Amino acid sequence: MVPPPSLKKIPQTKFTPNIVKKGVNKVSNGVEKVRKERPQPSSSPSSTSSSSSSSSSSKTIVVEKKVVSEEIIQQKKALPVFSARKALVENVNKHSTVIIISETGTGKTTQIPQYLHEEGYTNKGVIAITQPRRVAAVSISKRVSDEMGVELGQQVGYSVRFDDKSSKDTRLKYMTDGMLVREAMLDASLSKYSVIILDEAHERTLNTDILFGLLKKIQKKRNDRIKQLEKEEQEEETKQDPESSNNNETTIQKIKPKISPLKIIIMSATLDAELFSNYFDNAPILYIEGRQFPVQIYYTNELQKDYVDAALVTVLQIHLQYLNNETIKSEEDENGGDILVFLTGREEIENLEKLLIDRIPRLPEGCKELLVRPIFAALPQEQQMKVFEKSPKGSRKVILATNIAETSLTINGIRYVVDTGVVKSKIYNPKIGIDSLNVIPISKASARQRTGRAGREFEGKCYRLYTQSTFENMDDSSIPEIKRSNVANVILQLKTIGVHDILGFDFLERPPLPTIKKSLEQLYCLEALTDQGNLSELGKKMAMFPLDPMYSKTLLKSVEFNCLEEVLIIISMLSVESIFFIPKDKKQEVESIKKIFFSPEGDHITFLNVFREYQRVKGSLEWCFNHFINIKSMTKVINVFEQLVKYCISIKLKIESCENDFEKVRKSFISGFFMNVAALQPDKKYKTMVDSKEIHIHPTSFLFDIKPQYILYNELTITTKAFARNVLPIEPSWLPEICPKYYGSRPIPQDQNSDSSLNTLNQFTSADDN
DNA sequence: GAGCACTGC
Repeated sequence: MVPPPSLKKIPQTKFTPNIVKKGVNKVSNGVEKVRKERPQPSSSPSSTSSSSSSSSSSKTIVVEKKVVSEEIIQQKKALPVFSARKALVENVNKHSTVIIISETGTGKTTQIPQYLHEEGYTNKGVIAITQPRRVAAVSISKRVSDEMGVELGQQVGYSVRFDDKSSKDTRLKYMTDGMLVREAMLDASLSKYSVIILDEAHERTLNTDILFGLLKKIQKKRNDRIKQLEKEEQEEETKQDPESSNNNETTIQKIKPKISPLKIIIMSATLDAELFSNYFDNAPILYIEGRQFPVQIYYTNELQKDYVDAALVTVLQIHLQYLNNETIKSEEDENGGDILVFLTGREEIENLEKLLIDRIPRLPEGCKELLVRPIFAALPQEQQMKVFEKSPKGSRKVILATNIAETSLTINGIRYVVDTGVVKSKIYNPKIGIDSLNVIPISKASARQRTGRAGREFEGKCYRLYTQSTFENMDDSSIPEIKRSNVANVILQLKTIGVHDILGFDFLERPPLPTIKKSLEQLYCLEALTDQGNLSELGKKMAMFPLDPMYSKTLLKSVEFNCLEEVLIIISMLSVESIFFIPKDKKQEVESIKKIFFSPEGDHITFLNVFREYQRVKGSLEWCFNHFINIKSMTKVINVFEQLVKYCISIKLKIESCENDFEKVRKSFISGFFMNVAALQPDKKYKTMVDSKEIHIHPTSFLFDIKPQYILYNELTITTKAFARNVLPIEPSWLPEICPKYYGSRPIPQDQNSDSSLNTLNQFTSADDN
């Protein structure tokens, strides 16, 4: 028997199990008392239906074609949210906005829309429920349509990109938050909706944050309009002959507005309740208790310098406990005892995987078999599926995951969570206009979310590989996306919706001022905005496309170069990451495969070659497999391509091919990416032509060894150095030719960062400030 | 000679 590897003791510092809220008094029916109460101007939907008591509700469930099984009816009643129904409905009737705080597993997302439907809210419009992720929108709507016994796509539907299962009859519409933003671009008042529920609001996705501002504005506008119409009615009434009351009624009926108030419901996990409530004029906060099993939390005594090593030790320690602890043994034998480890990225995951596999042969006898299962987004689907396979008896899975396992997917059978306390996060730096990807500490909210992954089915344990004081010093919640992203696209969307004064827009939390300015500048340079800061004709068209502004500009300008077809393909290819999945041990093979597609005219043309070949073999799975092509990525490319083609046709763009005259393609990209150009220096480094910053071609680029004199790149990411990704060679003379406004007739700037257009820009942004 | 976390339209 081999003794266990030298395990560092992880001190068994017990922490209050489970997620505990402070300062709230739970009410026995499962809802916690409404903390704040303040009647709001808007009224309940229709006085007749809203006053109906909740007990009459069960009748309406079976109205539709299919019969709802007794089982489903019982399941619905057993959900924690069920006992909260009355209080929920009353609050929604009384207030224009309600904040609902709930842990996982209360059934809020499936049930609350049904309650509101049964209470008559769908008589006046559609109830939208937004989700940050597509899969959630689709799967929840399926469940709800089953519960209501209706065909999916009829009364209950969903709407996500590339897939819309909703119809004129749809009353409950589950959709991604991004889809609702898109709808707002077509109908700025979202007039078909009577209730909009922002679910998972605590995640603070870019789109949810845009919706916060939009919905608040729309709600106010609708209420003002209603008040105004009521006032007009009253005036009308007093003018009328008081005796002819019949007549009077019909007149009012006629001018009665079709407009109805908008109810907003924010659903979130605990932490940001106050922020939301304050933003919505002290909207009431309701708490629904969840059903989470307790999770014991352990901290380390001291800081762990090497958290991958600490994770290794902890996993083995957990694994060996099984041998000497009868309680643990019987618990695990009954329910399972899989381990979930949170790491930051592929590299760490593969390192730890190797370390674990090396140790497995040396584990003592009597140990369960240890199955190592990596998962991260870029891993091909087939391999991802392995984490969901149930561990065979006498074995245990160790899942090594990125943040993908924090919210995006749920794995059953997890008893132990090992949390390294770090995450990779993309942050935009407006000063240099570049994203950087950094490993940073997670927030308390994130730590709790990770912990919760161990208590979904039974009691669990969470090993935090950091000290308790480290935890206490973490931020309460992660920095929302809107505060760490380039907002050029957000601005384009808002302007399309009619929000012209971006700085004056009532954001829940505003993006940093330098970011707003930089993004406005960028849009101005792209000619999406006029000198006055309004959307130009080009800008209006750009906003229509589900692309970042530089890409939509490229796409629209490629029409003039008669190569829209190629540009559409290339942009579709660039819209997904990792076309190639390169297994760790097959680098050499992959390099030779890549050469088949290589074009000296740049990565873009190389991707075009991949796409053409994929088309030629009709997407053959075998071909993909043999060429290390990620099938899921290519499927998405085709979807994006088809969607873009549809948009192009709708605005009557001429889709032409340039055959093999790729110079046209390269010139098209200049019209969108003229600011992303660099020149080779004698020392073999590149300097950006706009501000003389040192950059390097990323080694994954096909041009890494070739080093053309002048390059254009799609993105720059800072990791160890500033790396340009997706590179194509250009001629410097093309710059003034294609962008006379930006480069003018003066020589290409090489060494100074002055730029005449920036003066205009400063005036322009300060003009917008007012 | 480096290494992209995760979503969404």
